[in-house]
Amino acid sequence: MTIRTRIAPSPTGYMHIGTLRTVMFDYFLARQNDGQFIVRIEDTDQARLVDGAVESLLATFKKLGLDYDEGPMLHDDGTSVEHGDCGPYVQSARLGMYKQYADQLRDAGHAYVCFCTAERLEEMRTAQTALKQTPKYDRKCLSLSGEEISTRVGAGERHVLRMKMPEGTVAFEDGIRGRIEFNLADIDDQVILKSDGFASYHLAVVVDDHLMSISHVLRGEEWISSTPKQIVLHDMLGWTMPVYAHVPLILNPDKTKLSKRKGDVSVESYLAKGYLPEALINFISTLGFNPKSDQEIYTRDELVQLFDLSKVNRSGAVMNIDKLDWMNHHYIMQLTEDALMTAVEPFLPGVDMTSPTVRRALMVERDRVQRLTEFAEKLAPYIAIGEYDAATLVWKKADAADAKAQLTGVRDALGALDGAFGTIALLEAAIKEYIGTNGLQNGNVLWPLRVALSGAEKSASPYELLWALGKEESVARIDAAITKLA
RNA sequence: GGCUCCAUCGUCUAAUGGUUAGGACACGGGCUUUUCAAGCCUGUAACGGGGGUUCGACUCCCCCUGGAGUCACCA
Repeated sequence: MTIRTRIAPSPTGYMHIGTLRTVMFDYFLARQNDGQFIVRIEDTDQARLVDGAVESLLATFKKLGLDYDEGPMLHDDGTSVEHGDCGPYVQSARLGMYKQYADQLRDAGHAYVCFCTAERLEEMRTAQTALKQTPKYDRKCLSLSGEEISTRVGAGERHVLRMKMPEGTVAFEDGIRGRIEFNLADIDDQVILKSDGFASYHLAVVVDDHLMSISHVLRGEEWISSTPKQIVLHDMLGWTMPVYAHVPLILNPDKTKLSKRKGDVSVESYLAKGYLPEALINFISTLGFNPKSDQEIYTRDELVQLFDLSKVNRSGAVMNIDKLDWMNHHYIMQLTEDALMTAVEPFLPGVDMTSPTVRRALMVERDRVQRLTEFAEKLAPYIAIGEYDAATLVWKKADAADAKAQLTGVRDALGALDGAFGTIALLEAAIKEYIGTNGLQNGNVLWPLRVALSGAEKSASPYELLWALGKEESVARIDAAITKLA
């Protein structure tokens, strides 16, 4: 069997972090089996349409470097063009198909026209809830005669099409959870065609999954209870259903379903906060999935090899942001110099990325950074040293006179050095030698030197600072410090 | 409330009948050290409860408890 997976987000203008995880699982499954990964846009809710949302969604796939085989793809000019033989891949362009199957269901007696108004339905539900009953359509319109229906429809009365839920039970083998069974008596007669002519999610998804030959439907756990509705629809249409696998929820720290209100839910916001795509993908892919080893860092290819639906956990997972930070730091340290520059550039508007000092400073400071956004602050003292108190220059075990003497001494020593500025190690060796020959303690020299170069109580080491700043600027800063102490 | 899913350190997880219940993040201590990080070493910390099955249960079954999801002309 060819594996064909699909992700079908509704275009709300951003990609939910939970969607990203499902995307990754779909991606792993498809790539591992030489199958196809399809992106389909589910925009049947006209009320929730957001301008440019599809493009922004597709742009996120691009930013993450996630390729898919079929679906609308973003071009450089900002427009999207569909690829694949099962199009269109946007549901609002497939209305005719849904209508055709809706008619088929109605003709076969599997669906019926309903004229009930929103008001009546609401009253009915309120009454049922008051009686502690499960809200469910009372099938008032099921008994309407054929003539009455055509008369009222002919008169233009607003109506929907509901599927007539059969009796009995329905069960399916969840790819992650195993067998799940439902009693159809508990399930409402779902609206499959809305009064605006659009198909509801249930019909659209069943038709699309069938027509697009989807073999595996991975989606969030919140969809479990709607699965029987779709299975019944598949049966009514005489189609075989795909494998359904319900992925556990991503949770807020209080264990409820991750919500906007309690934290960041969009992939874009994580990217904007300075998380690297690789880190985010590694983190989210191993949340609820573990290849059964102690390894924490996985490349995308490793995950493609190791992914196994049956090893996906069944319980929800709280996002451990501290761990994401740790992982992001790891990936930042892993970057080549050029890759680091490219990654941080968007976070450093107005900074000259070709400046040797900037490049070196970024290589030095990456050690102290967990998110890309933190670089701006770390970089500032390299570009221009801030105001600082002369007292800061004095090491706790020494005095101002000593600080001045040592700064003067190192400055002179530095004056003789040229080649040493090539690497941090050479600078360290030179400074250490100076300290050694003069019989000094490290702190006597290193503390004032570091403060003179950084202007701060806390900073990178003086060797790193010297290397990043270069000889000329370093000497200038030391001279300025000496003047301060005068 | 009905239906459904779930249940190992604070969090993410490993263990698929026999382990001193392992790892990671976070936290504590130590080493290194001019400061801050990083790094290295190390410590605290978990099987929700009760019944079974079994020579033996974190692992299998049942019940309870707890948590979550879902019950729309939203997906």
